[in-house]
Amino acid sequence: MDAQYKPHDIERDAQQFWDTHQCFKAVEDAEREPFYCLSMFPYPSGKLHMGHVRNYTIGDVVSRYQRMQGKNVMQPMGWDAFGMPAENAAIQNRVPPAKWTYDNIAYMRHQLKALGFAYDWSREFATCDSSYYRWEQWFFTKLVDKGLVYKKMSTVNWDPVDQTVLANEQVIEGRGWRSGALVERKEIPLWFLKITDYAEELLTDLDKVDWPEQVKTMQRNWIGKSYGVEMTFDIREASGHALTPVNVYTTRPDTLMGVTYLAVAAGHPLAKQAAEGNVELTDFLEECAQGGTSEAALATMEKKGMPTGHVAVHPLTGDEVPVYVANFVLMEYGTGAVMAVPGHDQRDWEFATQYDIPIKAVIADAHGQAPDLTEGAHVEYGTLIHSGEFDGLAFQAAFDAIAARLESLGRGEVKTNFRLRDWGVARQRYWGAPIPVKYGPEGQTVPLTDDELPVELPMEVTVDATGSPLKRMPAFSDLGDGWTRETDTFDTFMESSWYYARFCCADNTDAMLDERANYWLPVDLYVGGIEHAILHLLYARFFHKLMRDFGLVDSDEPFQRLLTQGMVIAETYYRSTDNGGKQWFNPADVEVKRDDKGRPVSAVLASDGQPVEMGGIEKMSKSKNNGVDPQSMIDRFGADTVRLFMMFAAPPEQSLEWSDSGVEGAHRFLKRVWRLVAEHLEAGEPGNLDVEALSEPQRELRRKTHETIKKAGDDIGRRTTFNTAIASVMELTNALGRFEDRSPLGLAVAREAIEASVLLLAPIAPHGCHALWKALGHVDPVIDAAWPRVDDTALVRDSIELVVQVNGKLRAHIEVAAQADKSTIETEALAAENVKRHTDGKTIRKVIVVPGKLVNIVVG
RNA sequence: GCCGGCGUGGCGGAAUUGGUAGACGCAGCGGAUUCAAAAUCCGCCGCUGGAGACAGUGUGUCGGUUCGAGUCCGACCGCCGGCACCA
Repeated sequence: MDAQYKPHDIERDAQQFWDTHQCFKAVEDAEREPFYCLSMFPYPSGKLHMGHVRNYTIGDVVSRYQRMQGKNVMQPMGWDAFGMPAENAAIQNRVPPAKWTYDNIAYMRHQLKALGFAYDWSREFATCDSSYYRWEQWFFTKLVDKGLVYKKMSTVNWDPVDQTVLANEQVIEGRGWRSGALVERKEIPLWFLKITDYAEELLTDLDKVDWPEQVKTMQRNWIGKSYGVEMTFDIREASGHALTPVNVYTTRPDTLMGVTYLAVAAGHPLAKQAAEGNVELTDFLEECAQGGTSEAALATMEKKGMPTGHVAVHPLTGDEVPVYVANFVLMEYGTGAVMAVPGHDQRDWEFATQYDIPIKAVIADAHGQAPDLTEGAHVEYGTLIHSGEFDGLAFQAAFDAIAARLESLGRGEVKTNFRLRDWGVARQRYWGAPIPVKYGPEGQTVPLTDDELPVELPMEVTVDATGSPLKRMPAFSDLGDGWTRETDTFDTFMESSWYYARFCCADNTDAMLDERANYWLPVDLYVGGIEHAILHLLYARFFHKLMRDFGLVDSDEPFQRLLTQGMVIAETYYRSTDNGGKQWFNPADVEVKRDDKGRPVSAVLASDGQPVEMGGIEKMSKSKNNGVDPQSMIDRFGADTVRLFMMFAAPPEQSLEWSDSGVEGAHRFLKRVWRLVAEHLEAGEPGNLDVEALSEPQRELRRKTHETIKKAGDDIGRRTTFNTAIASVMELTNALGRFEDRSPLGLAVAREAIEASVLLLAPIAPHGCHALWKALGHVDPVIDAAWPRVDDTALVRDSIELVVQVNGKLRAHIEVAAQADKSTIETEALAAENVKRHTDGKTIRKVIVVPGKLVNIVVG
């Protein structure tokens, strides 16, 4: 073999081999256990970024590992191709979104291939292919038939200058990102899917999947099941004239006697009614209609309100309390009205304090006293006070008693509520899948029939900042005879909610899915960014259940195991510009100066030698210009080095800091492994591995080999901590480097260690290991080799080292026979020189022996 | 604001079930090799004191539980992700 490690030749040869032999084409085989490994497919934004490289390397390592475990592995790849950036690029560069998207796909596919990922490319598709989205349209019409789809008024961000709907991302501090105009909230009719029908199952089925606990917790909280009471307050004008009663929902009916006002949303019918002829209130409602619609924007804005002049009648006491309009109550959430208990809810307390509304204590503090409400609300549960007949009851008893009373009066009922809201799937955009509905001359709304599908998106369009061109294309929207087509398109979450299933049978032109889906599904391991923990993963779970209830799949959940990977981050560098802005420089163009400890102290721009500021370590992004192009790294070091560095620098779930010298270290390691194999092959033929005849150093290396197989296998297979797996192989190769025994038996032990190293690294650095495996004389490729097995007899030790602590402080190390009993260990521990020094003249109160680990001597 | 995380040497990280803090790598320092350099190999490397043996100290801050805490509990600080039209 070539003594030089030449990654580019090696990688080209290995990729050619895999390609020619179609090694990664997945074929359904009922006799073999399937393993479906899926990484979240990319949005084709232009080039791969390091986050993609990390994501796909993790998926590839697991795929190749599972293949070596004998599984029938399927690892597909495709493109989440609809979305806003294509429209933005179209506005900027006058390129049709379709051309921009497909060009990007071609480039990124080439990059993925250069990284050597074991994908079955025959299953590839882009979600903007009509052969894909046609089935989504078809399925939507079936959901309409089942009553799982409806249309209702909903609030969107409206840019009054560009006359277009804005995404939340396009609203910057309450203004449109392009026009700078103050964004208004506007109500328009939109299509919704009834995800709330599945709220209970989406909650309980979380118990069935092997996901990180924090992701499950986030989903549980998002679904937000609560028990409470929905009740009715009668409403009167100041004149005493009765108006339509208002419903409110509360999880704290125990605080009902502490209600001192009601607050309704600006969009509530009562607010609109009250504003008639009230200029001040009308102005306020208009003010409330400004700003973004995101929950973060609503929750952080200044809380404001105004009295309607109406009063609400307390359902139990008959007392009258004022009704306010408040900007933080939204029509979309619950009933659009809330009962306020400022004594026991912090937000209500702040509002009441601001507007001089009475604050009433009705829950006692921990000492049974009326709580001090001068500094804030008392929100803990407790015994009721100042609540008449309910005084003295604890939370649950009070909840039940008050709910029963309301029920008997016909004023309320116990209700389970979900925070989860139905899924608005309509977008007023061009680059998406058309919603397959038409409208008739008499106002009919009709889903398209099977023979009217697919509705193809016109590809030749001019996109500008003023909204979807579909709305200005009669050729698309006008169906004749007074019939028009829906011009809204689907939320792109629709496409990403079922692509994993379509990969199982992407070539089927007659059906959305077929029986092959049930062979592969559920996905055994799904890898992707933690930022998708709620929305994408929840919608996909919902869609899976919809498909199940339609008989398309027979599993309950789409993704059995989930691995959420962290971000890729890097140092940022900038110079302040004259206009107060910042100019960001790419780390590749900056030279960092360090002090004698190696700490970075300053940096200069390579091109002009002038200083730049260090802006801290942040997520790689275009805006901060701190992205490292994977392509330049592949060109310099080869794909294996990039893959190895990505897997070694941090465990997959943590953020990963890019480091040029770390990449060089990874490259050094690969060169070192290459050289070890070359030198080993030079040294001659190994003899028989006679384990009975081993010398002590030979036994030691063999123990290290099998300890490494055990550790690396567990790290990759169970823990998915690839960084520690690599570290353990590095330890083994370090031991191999020190092992200079060239006898036939010594070479046999070295051969076992070398083959183990190559096999353990094969999923991570597959190209180099492909070549090394061949050089070691194997005919079959390393991708088809079996994962190495641990020989437990090789792990046995005669003696072990224990540490001895005195009062928990480390004082000595002792060597004892592996089978030594407790009293022998105690005697040895007490006899150690340094231990005696710390125990002399003191009373030994206790000796704790942790087998195989340590001895702790407690003295007083 | 709400929900979920994270915080360990100069740096990335390791410590898997409460049991030796700092594996492995990077950077740095010293040495070998070389005409020289690169590459490679060997050694040192948390902080303070000490020639050393060793001692003290140390996992964001403060407090607690325990024979023993990076790990468990409470409070706080800082940073990150999500918040329903970014994907």
